Amino acid sequence: MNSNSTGPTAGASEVLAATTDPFTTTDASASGRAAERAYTAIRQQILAGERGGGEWLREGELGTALGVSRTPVREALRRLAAEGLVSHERNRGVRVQNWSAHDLEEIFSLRTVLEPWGTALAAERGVADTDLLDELAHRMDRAASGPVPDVERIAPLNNQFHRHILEASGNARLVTLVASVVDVPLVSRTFSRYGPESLRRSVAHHHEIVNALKAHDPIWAESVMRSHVRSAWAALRTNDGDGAAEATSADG
Amino acid sequence: MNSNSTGPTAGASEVLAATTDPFTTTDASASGRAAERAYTAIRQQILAGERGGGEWLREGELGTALGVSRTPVREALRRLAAEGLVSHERNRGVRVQNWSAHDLEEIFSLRTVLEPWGTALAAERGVADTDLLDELAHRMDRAASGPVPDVERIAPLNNQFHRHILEASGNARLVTLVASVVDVPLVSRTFSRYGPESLRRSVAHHHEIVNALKAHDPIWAESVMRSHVRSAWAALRTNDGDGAAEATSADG
DNA sequence: TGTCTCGCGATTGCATACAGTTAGTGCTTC
DNA sequence: GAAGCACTAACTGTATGCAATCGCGAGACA
Repeated sequence: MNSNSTGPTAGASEVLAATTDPFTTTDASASGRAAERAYTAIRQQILAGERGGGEWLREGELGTALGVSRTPVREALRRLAAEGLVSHERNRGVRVQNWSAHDLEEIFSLRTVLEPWGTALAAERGVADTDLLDELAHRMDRAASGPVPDVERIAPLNNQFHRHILEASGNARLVTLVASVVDVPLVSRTFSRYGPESLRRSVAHHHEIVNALKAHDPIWAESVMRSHVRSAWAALRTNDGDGAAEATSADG
Repeated sequence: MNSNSTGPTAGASEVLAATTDPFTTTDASASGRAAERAYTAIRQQILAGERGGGEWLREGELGTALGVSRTPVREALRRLAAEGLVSHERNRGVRVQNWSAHDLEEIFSLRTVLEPWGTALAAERGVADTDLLDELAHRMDRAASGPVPDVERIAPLNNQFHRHILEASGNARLVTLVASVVDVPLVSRTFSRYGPESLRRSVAHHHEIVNALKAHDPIWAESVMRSHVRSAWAALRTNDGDGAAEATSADG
């Protein structure tokens, strides 16, 4: 699942964990903690689309599948509910959240506001690791330049790219807030809906953002990031058209 | 301390809970739900400052105090941890989060971005209940115009005011996000720092916001709200009351 | 006297048993 | 045959018991 094909730099699994899992603080401790394991596993199933929208998540079933009791499963489900990935109905259970076109609108509206702002802050402060961002942008280049773009490899790189910029804004809450709205199945696999043209433009944006950060130009950085987010939104809408309304994570 | 959750300030806490808690749906159903009661009670204690920063919250102790077992207490603590009110240390317990000036800066920076934006959206859509907002603003008038301003009464009104505007923006996630960052003790317990003059100025802001909403003028509405938030922030930083009474309890 | 180690108390993490609630199903009755 | 009702099964909510872990202090040894 985790593409281990990366070179001598940071391990791919580490990148993936850091980018897709903003709430878990520990990385390797998941082996011994039942609640942590349950959380990671269920979350992964939802984000991967293995659990369709509206599907009931039974505590007992999940527990036996994971080899733990209901208690840690309950804890995991409550965490997922707090993140908005599942909805909890009293005395009835937990079901995977459904995502509609309106949800996408809410999410990208917020990103249009928050991410450019955070990028401007990062450009002002000038503490972003532009070498790392350059490296990430180039790796996305390579992943996108092949005959068939490797979206599975681009996604975690893109996550890390955006996350690092927000972290460089100096506002830790901003990172959490954006992560909480972005970590949904439809957004997680934005790149799978990109056409080749959109994909190339997206990766080009990354390079321009890095340049703006290097220039310590907050207005430039903010503008590019805003274009970046809006173009992603447009790509999602055009690719899926009006049919996005019922496009839950169940598409595969 | 009090096994009975309702105390002499039951009325105020009820309003506060209703306005600051985006997750609880009903109020009367709490009687039969131990986890909900535990969550509300512990949260209230933290926001009221009865639990100091860094203080350990023991599951057993809280359970006996509330007349429930550890299980619902654990669930409540996990919810509070997800909201950031407490921090959870593995195998050691849960302690109340500490808040610094930097936290305050992060919060008000985010509010400066998010609340004006939501207000502009609300002005565009024009679905805000301006009658209700007028009513709330006038009630805040009366509560602030007395010889000694009743900040305890203004707080929930202010919460409802801000929350309703954000709800009228049409972006449900915006409401949740703002509530999640604003619901902290540091913001909640800053009443006493504001003099009567500041309170009246803040109330004046409210009236102007309502007027901008009535006029369906998003730019006006956004501007006033931004001034509103910024003045509150300035007042908090200077700590001499020359701002507004904005920084009341958590608005949502 | 200082430091290291072992053991104990306290607390959390997890499992399991029990109670309460909900939805569905089949029977009864009109 | 249809509608209403009671019963049942499944699942969640809560309580409790047990194991694992951590911190701290007492005691031993240098």
